[in-house]
Amino acid sequence: MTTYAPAEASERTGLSLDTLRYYERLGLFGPVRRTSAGRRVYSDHDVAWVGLLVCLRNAGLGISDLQRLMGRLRDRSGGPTGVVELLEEHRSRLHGEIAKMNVALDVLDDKIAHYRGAADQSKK
Amino acid sequence: MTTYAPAEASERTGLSLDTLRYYERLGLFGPVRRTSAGRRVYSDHDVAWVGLLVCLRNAGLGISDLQRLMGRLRDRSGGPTGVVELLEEHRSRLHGEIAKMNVALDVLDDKIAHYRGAADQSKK
DNA sequence: CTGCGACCTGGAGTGCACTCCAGGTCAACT
DNA sequence: AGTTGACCTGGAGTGCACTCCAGGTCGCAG
Repeated sequence: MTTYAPAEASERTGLSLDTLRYYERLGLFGPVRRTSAGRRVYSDHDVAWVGLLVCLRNAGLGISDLQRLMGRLRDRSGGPTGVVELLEEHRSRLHGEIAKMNVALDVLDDKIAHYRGAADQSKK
Repeated sequence: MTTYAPAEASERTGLSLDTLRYYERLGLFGPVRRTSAGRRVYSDHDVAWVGLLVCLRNAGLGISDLQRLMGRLRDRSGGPTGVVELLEEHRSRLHGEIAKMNVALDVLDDKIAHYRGAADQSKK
């Protein structure tokens, strides 16, 4: 199993060292292994998981959402049922967000057409 | 031309009175008319414009983006060329955001399938 | 053995977008 | 005339998600 020094993990995930440590403190990903001297050693599993976190954050989920998700994953009392529900909930929320964005896009298109067309007139 | 008291403008735009005043202070929309006593009187033009602002904010544009847009609209030295460009730039950025979201959606779908399928096993 | 650079910690600081507050004004109702 | 409620102002406070910092440790190159 490949492992990564902090700098390399940072590079691969696109997060700063600080943010990586911050996420870890918040419990967003597993206890990272350490060398005897206390330096972090990230596994590729860690890196992959952080990749997912970044993805979800890009998708607009907040830190607390991710924490809840981790909570569900950790204490899987009664199987991972809760996890699926949580993910699906976010999935539909995401669809909502995309819909909103598309509305905004349409409005933008309208405005662009308006300004391109009626270039110099004052008001209608 | 219809006009609105602050409370009504708030209701119609979905923004709080505070936020409305905040946006006005930042110059995101025109100088609002006042009564002799200093109370604001919003025109329907104001309300419509704020609607657009809300839309763009929903779409992920920051306050500074909106300020730049207003700047372009106000001093139209050389026509509204800058405005169109700015809107189109944001349009393509929006497309990018939507793409990102779709990626996140796909990843989510994968995870959902994974957790629904391999419900109880430890690791692969 | 001395530097150097990468890393560690806890805690303070930052930027954004609001949101709240105290203290005051005004118009209308009773 | 007094009370109420919507509104005003400038400025302070909030929550989020980082980001920076001081002061310290470790391992290796020269």
